[in-house]
Amino acid sequence: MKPTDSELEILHLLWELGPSTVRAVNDQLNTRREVGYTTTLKLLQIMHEKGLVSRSEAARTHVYTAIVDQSATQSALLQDFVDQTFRGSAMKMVLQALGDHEASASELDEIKALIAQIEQQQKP
Amino acid sequence: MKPTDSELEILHLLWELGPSTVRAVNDQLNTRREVGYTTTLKLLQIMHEKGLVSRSEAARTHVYTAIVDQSATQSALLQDFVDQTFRGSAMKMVLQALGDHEASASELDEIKALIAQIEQQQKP
DNA sequence: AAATATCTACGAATATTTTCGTAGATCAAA
DNA sequence: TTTGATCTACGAAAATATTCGTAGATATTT
Repeated sequence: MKPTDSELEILHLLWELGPSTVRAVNDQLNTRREVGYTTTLKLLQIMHEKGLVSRSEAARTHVYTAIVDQSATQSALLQDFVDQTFRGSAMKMVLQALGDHEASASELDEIKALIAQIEQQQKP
Repeated sequence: MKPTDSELEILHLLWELGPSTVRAVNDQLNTRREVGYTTTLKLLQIMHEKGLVSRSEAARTHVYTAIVDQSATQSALLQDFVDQTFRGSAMKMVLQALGDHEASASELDEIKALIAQIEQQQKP
């Protein structure tokens, strides 16, 4: 299931931190903005219901773990975003992104390599 | 101001159709999904308040026109999306998009040309 | 001219997401 | 062992977005 914005923010933390308690997630969140403890708790409970995270209830203090894959989640969200904002044209979006953002030489190299690889597959 | 999802859907129609009546927008929307006339009217009114569209009240039937630029709007939404979903890494997103989506040879050429242009600016 | 259709304005019902307060259980400290 | 801190569960308030119904004005048709 697709995460909401707040859920995605928490997923990023879990992807980065690995299995974490509510307290740990909430502390991390609070480095960015003020969020009540029970707010974070509730979100993690909802995410658990949705199957976005698993939780260990072995101890009183539960430990939550992201069980959706980062890349897969990002891909799904990207697909929706492209449909919604660029009417399905991923390449338009890519061009816009390349035009808007600073890209380092190495990043450009990486993109060129990927393009070369795609072209290789297209006409061999 | 940033459009919501529904507002964006309408903006796309206005960008495509040019100045349009509520009826015209609603008809177009209804080719995709069922939407009540007053729903579309209300949305256009809200968008007018927000400054996303202008309207001519010369005749009884008002005519709405998008006054936010398509590319600028897409860029702003893209920025938010990248921040939210790829933690600010536009290039990660580009790589993901290139990997996920089919790209025609001409599209890849276009991207390569843009990259070449960026590189030109980087080290002259 | 009367009946019908179309339009705007606007309040409010729905739906969704986010946030928090309170209660009760468990643990730690005094 | 009593007090205070921390935890979960859960309902519900708050915020936001979407949808629609109704009323009143104007136009169109019969």
